[in-house]
Amino acid sequence: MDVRTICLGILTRGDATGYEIKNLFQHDGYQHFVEASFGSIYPALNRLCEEGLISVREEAQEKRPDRKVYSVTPAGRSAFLAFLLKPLPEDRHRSPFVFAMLFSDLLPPGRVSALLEDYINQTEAKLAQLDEGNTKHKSAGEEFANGFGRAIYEAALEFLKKQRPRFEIPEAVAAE
Amino acid sequence: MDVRTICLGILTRGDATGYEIKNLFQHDGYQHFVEASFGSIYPALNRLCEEGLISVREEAQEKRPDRKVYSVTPAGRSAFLAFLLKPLPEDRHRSPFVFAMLFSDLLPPGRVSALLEDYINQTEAKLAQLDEGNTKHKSAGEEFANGFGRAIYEAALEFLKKQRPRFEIPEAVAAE
DNA sequence: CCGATCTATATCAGACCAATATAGATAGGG
DNA sequence: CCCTATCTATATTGGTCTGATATAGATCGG
Repeated sequence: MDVRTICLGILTRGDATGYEIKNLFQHDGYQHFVEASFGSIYPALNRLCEEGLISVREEAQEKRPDRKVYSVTPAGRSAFLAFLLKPLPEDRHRSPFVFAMLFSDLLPPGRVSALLEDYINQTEAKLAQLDEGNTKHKSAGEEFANGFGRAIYEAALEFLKKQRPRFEIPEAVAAE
Repeated sequence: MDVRTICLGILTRGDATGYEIKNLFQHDGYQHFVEASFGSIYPALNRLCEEGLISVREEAQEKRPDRKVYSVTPAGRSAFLAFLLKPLPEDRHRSPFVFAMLFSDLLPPGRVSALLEDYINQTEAKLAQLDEGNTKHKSAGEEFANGFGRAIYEAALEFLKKQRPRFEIPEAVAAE
């Protein structure tokens, strides 16, 4: 699932600029499961244009760079559909946190419990973020993505909190 | 968390060849949370050598390429320790599956439920894989990584199965 | 006996990210 | 009121990473 496909899919839901696409990754169903940087979005949009899968219209703005608003073409729509019908690439989860925890025996106890608390806070923040856009109407897909995220983060949180005693600073050490 | 750091950490647990490092990603605590390809492992090991963080010894083998067994140096050990004490990069989870589900309204119902069932099977396979190495002795870190994976996959599985009715093929369509 | 899988290294094109550059607008705190 | 931070908006670049490919004999199952 390359950045070109991601952009194509997002534009299927409505016209947008590269900048707006990037911001979408913090909202709606996209959060936590899809991401891309400017350094790949802009080239992706250029190439999709060349391939005729999307089109641009430039909206001139005073004292600002022109907005380049992209729209899917019929060809783009069917290309995206074709992607959705092919076997999907597998998920990828990379966690520097879990990797670090594998080496908890090498670390001072204070560091380990700090890592754990930080990660708990991050997870709580992500859960809160999912609840933010909770009032507005959601499509079936958005509701699925939201619910899936919530299910995972809640389970993670429960597990992490249960681990606290295991990685607590021993009183003897804390007293030093 | 680049591949160099990952390799360095793994070698902290014992000497290994590039090939063995790659295989480790399917085992123990590394599975599902860390990954790297040969195309980045071999250059990473070369550079770690240049930097003096690891060392090599070549074991000649008949009728096979020499094994290049890598070991951490004291400098490497403290460099890895320093990494663990710095703020960690954030987790990243990318899911083509969730992305595809966001567009479930564009797909024929049969395709959506097939996606869901495939993903359920994949998740069950991952859970089974976690239980595989369950007999052998595990370090505190490995136990944490294993438990964390299990907590997440079990919650995901529960959620996914609950979603089945929502994305079932309508009987009218199935009968066609 | 043949194909598949395993051991083991290595390279390369293409994809991608993080950082940086540009540049004026707007908003908030002191 | 000014200064800093953040926002809108595009773009490039260096360095990193993946996926595919190449090589080559060993071993194992059917």
